[in-house]
Amino acid sequence: MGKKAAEVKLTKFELEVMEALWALGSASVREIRDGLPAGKRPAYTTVQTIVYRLEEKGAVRRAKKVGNAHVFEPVVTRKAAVRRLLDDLLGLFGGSPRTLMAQLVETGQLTLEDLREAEGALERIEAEKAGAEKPAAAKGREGRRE
Amino acid sequence: MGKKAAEVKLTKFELEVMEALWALGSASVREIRDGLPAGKRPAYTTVQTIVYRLEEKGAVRRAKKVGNAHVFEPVVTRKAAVRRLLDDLLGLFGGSPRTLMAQLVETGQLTLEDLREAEGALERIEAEKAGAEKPAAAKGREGRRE
DNA sequence: ACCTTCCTACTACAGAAGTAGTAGATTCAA
DNA sequence: TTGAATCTACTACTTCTGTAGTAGGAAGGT
Repeated sequence: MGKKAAEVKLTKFELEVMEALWALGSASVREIRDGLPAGKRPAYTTVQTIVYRLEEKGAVRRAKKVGNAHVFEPVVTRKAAVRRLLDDLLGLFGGSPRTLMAQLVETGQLTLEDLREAEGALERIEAEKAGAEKPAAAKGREGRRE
Repeated sequence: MGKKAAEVKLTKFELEVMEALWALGSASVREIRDGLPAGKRPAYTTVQTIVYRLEEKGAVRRAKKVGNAHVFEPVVTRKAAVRRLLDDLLGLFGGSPRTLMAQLVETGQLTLEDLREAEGALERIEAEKAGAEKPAAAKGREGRRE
């Protein structure tokens, strides 16, 4: 049975299958398989097995049936999955998002431009948020989600 | 046999054992076990097994012997391990460090302060690097250059 | 030398993950 | 109505992880 979407833990290959499904919106096992990057396309039944496991985990569901084939659709969003991955990683080496960034910075994987860009994005987001709440407010400290 | 340090892939628990070892510098199986966070201390032999596997992977090596016990020391640095983890994560969902950050920003896991701090750190690092190359250069503690 | 304690080297085993084969049900074109 | 093509629902096998037990060797106190 499916757990709360947030608790779904995807493995490497399950992630790949999900990528294909996210890209397609909804698809049959065969379509998913064809959607996998050429080169890593396991046997049809292998993909099928993964899809079934994903179903058990509650990451996908059977949406409808076309011909004699089931059409699956994602239940978990890509964003939620990536977030989960990130959280796991952070928990793995007792890190916070900050220490993670620090790491990226230290190893030269982030440039000054990247940071400034992100900064700009964040400022935009906050401005938007604030604007949506109180068009002419000064410093509202409220967290509105979704 | 051990592969090049960079190729060593650590599992969750192996990471924990490494954390303990990194913290201790070098240690025997027992010391490593005692170094694990209270609460998650498996049986002595379990830790031993993990250490052996780490040895096979080339992540640790036997440094010397004290009494009848082997003293292990890390071969892979924490930094390299974290980096490896990060790279795997990124490869997993076809992301770049930037998209990763974007993700963190989007989900509100990074504040403006975090970003500015990282920016400062990066500037410092670059200044230092430049300074090392050209010892005579004056290193002002400010800089807003490209 | 003897016994207790601690280690090492193995071996074992269950559950997850990756990979795929098989049997039988369905479809669909002819 | 049939036969080929395609699916589904199982089952199976391997490798990796986490977890631990056991037998026998080495240290050290007395």
